[in-house]
Amino acid sequence: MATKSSGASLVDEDKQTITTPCTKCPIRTLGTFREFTPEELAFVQKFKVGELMVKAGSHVFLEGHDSAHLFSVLHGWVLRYKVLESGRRQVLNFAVRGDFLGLQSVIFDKMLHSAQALSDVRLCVFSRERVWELYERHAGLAFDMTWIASREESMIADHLVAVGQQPALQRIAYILLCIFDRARRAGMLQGRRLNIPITQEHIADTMGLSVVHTNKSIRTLRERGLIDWRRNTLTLLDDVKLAELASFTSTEQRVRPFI
Amino acid sequence: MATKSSGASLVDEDKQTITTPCTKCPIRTLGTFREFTPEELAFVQKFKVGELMVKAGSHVFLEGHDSAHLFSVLHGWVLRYKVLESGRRQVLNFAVRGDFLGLQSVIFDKMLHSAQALSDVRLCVFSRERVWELYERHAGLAFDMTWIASREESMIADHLVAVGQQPALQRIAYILLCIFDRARRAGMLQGRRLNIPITQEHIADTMGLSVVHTNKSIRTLRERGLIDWRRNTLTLLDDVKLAELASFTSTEQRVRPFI
DNA sequence: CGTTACCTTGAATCTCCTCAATACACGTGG
DNA sequence: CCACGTGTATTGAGGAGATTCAAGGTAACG
Repeated sequence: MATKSSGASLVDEDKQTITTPCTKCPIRTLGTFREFTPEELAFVQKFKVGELMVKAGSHVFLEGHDSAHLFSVLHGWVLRYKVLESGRRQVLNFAVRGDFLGLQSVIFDKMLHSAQALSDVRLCVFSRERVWELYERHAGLAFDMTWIASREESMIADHLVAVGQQPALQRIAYILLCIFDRARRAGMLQGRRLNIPITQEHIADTMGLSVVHTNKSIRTLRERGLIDWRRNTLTLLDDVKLAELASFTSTEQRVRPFI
Repeated sequence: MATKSSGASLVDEDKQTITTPCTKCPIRTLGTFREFTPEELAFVQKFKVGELMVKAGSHVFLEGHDSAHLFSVLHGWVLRYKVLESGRRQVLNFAVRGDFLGLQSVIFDKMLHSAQALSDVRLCVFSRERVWELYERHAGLAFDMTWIASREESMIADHLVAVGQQPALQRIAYILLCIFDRARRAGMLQGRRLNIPITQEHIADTMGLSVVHTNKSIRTLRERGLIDWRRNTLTLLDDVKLAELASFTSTEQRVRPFI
């Protein structure tokens, strides 16, 4: 099955860990989600099929395939991307704890992009079959689904603006701030330091640049004392100057409650 | 009010024309929408506030403002775009008959992009206040809202791939095919010829290129006999070669029923 | 008949890309 | 413990592709 690449396993089936009940869902404590009504919470619990572990490098789903499930990220980093016939890859964005994956499969029957685990990832798995029930019985959750889709659109639109209209240095500044912003919301930030499984090649493929030029731009940012990036640790040294450079506006304001 | 720039007027208020009843909505005959149930049709009729005429060059709504209404395009071309502090503009896409505008205002309370009429435009206007009723009482329409948002996301993602990963000539080929594709679905195509109010500058701002280089790329496409573009008439001379160049896959398959 | 908006073309320049070589960290097996 | 392979980061050099500047050209409009 497309959703079960090598490295993926349903945790509750394997009895490796106990599936978290939705009432104690760790991502609901992030403070970025709205409160569910008891009825909604009960439904979400039914909606949830289990949890899925995906090893770093494995895929959650592939472009062109249908996915039997919907996912939300409980832990780890996931890469959403598309590939061209030429072999070139465009990264759409990086999903972290609290982000939703696979909504497109509900809408279009098949995924229009791929999702790959960058680190070991833990996912919450929802039943695609029950989606209709969600729309029929829980207007609030139905609205949340639209909210998720609309937020994804606005994020990708922001990327398009950066890629289409900004020179390399500004693009890099923009995407790094994006990553910091998402990590902050997901509670993955340790002060100004962030541990990421993201490579410079990922950044290059996100912003439509070559690896070489990406590397040189990052070096410039480092030399200017705006960031530091060694091994897997990215440090934000001057958020003001970086934001100034990127003309970046946080998506924080767009954070609204959902599953 | 932000939604009423100069040039905009509510047709039914002005008694200039009779507002079309939803039962006889012209865009429902396009063959690309699903059938409504009688209940849905009755609700949509209530949901519809009236019709709005917007003169070429005027705005439907502006980035940063809230919009009291939702719109669907009945006639004409609408440009969706964002601007940077630097003054540079990124066009998100071109909306035609059947396309929905302003969904973001429901989700985020304010628009994250602007919408400008490229030609004289006729819009169907919906009540933002009734959206909640839509979600509570009409699961099918609620699903359609998610569908609309998700389709917009996938379209913008496709643009991002083209802008991020393709050289100029391929980008131009891609966007022209996109425009033809949308025009075809909207029934605006006369054989292989299409009348568009789009300028080369619009194309440039869509694909992240300068006007000069856009012009040269278009000339190349013309010299190769793939297209012709004179005055406001764009002609598709060799769709196969153009699609080959753009590695374009039609979004036709993604067309599903909605308001 | 002048103004405006858009298209066209050439020339100089610069950003970014490709190629190529090296460096470094890490894991693996001998 | 070291040799080796792999994946990632780094750096230099040369060139392609896109940008900017600048100057016309054409059609539409009042």
